[in-house]
Amino acid sequence: MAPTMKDLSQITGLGLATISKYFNGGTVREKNRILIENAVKQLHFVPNEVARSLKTRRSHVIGVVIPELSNAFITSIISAMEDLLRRRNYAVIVSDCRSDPKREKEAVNFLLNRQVDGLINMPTDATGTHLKSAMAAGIPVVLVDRLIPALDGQVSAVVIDNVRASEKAIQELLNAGHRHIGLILGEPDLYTTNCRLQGYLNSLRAVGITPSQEDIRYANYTMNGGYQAVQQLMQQPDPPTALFITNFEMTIGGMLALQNMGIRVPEDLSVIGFDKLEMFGNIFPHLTLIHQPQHSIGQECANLILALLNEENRLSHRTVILNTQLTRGTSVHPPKQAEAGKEFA
Amino acid sequence: MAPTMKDLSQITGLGLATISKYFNGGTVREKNRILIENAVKQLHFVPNEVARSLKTRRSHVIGVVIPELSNAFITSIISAMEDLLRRRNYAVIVSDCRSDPKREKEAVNFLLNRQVDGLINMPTDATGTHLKSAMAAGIPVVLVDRLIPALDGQVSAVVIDNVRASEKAIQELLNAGHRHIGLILGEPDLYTTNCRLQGYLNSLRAVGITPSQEDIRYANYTMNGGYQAVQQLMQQPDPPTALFITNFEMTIGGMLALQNMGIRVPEDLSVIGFDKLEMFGNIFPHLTLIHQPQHSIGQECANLILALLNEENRLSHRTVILNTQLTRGTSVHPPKQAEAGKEFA
DNA sequence: TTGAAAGCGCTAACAC
DNA sequence: GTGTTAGCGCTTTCAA
Repeated sequence: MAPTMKDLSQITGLGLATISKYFNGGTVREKNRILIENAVKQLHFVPNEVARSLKTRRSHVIGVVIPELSNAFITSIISAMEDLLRRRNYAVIVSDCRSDPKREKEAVNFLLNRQVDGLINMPTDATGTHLKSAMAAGIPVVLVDRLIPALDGQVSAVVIDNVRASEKAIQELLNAGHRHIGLILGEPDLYTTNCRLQGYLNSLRAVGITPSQEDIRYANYTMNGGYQAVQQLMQQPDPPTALFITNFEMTIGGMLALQNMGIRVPEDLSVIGFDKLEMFGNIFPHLTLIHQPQHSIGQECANLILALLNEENRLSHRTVILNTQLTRGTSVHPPKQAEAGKEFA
Repeated sequence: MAPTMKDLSQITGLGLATISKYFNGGTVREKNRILIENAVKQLHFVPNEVARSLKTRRSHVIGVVIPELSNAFITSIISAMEDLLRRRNYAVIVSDCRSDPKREKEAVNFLLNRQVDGLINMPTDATGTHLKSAMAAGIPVVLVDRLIPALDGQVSAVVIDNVRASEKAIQELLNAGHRHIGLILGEPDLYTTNCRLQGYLNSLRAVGITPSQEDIRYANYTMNGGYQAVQQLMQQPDPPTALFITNFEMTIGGMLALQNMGIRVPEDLSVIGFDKLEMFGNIFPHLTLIHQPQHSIGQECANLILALLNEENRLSHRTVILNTQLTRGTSVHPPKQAEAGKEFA
């Protein structure tokens, strides 16, 4: 049997309230503090969080519902937020719903049963119905990476400026002289996919280019998807001279496809990739890329939910928008035609 | 305020005990069952798991402590085990200790405070001291992927037969006629590293080959590590004619290195890779590889801990050893010399 | 089959 | 600063 405060109380001769106060940061007379600390050591006492939760009506658990655990972007966000939450003595229960809305709803309800104090969700169900029960229960919800328009103002969120990210990448390619730019996107209709497409269109239209449907390929944010999409894109009769690939896994897959096809970067094709700087290391040493601040995303989520938990008015929801960074490598060159043109200049 | 059983009791006019029994699978008179079910719907009642835990002394939470969350092998194991555990109404708290023994110990203690019912651990600290407190508290521990010799017989475990896996791979290469085989390992002194090295040595020594230190490279189970290690290995004056790479990330990194160096597989070099069949998809279509049953590993862990929880004698620990599979692609050819030899045959 | 009542380990009034 | 006490929501004897 694990020791309880009652045991401490007996050993020290102090009342339960004093013991409790000691553990909750209250002021306790010096000699009693020592008394308690000795007893704690002697019994190897640790407070029972379950009992504490029952009393305080705070489980100190945050539920996290994500579409997929096998995704580097997601896991690095989770690591960062878990870190911060744990430092505040919050535990995190992660639930991978395999991008299945039914499972997502089950996960939310499961977590609600466990009396989680808050919910962080990278939503699969773009309608947001799975979150109704959480909102009805009055527990704070923070969306990550993807917004749900229908829930606007009713939940908080942490996202990156996807439109801007895409605009920046395309502008970089335009500046290098490219006029024919391919785009590799994730699943159609996903929030991030739409935003990144929008940014692409914005930048191109700003300079009067109407992209062809052929140059926009939807993959599924996997390595394999990126491989296929890039391969098909580059096999078309008039392939683009530059490429923007919009997530980490697809970037790896895409680079592999290019290597297999004997297309050199940047000599034959300029490429801007996505994410995960560290892992790239010396593998694609000179890849220019758009980098999402996963670490900050995770931390912002954690901070946001903690703030929400400490507020009287839990309806004061807010959306945090983080910026991406463009890190220049040497994978963007002027297109061949442009270089040829220069010779005649 | 969330509704409680007391509320149900009032609405239905039944006693608390009856309500409780209903929720715990006891027999309740038909008309009372209906009465309860109506009240449940009306109030949107869900049982409070925290209160239940306090009473039953079972939190229905399993703690999982892993070295790294950004690792595909680990996340797929976790997904599988979470799936199974959740179906049994167990929640999973995952704790990523960043391969830091200090953090690992903290994680274990944190989870103990939360009164987890059991612990699943892919250990970072090879001495196992971080688990002493869990064992002292009498909660079952299941190790995954890595054994801790010092804890032999005191904890359960699920591992793959790493020695055999490596033996199989090397035999495959030997059978193809290779006599000079390179090996890319993880961090030195890691359980899996040692086992995989052992298998390599076993197979080679069985045919009288003493491998050179030059042909055995230690990386750190990352893509970048694999890239570097393969590059260095292949740049040496007398590079091997075949290669066994012992994890997923390093296999990708290694393949990229080979492509960058212009070394063709299998024409110039035979390669056997590791893991993650699905993701490879058409990227390395013909790679022969050793495949760990991540899904089964996760499930076995879950089953094992559930079994342990239901046993009187929690000391009846056992180790489950799973086998790997060799799936043949076309990345293994006879070495060039051998082929040259054939011409003269 | 059902109900009354005790109590899991803790916190938070409240009185001292 | 400290002790007494009630009670969080549930399960589980025990008696009816």
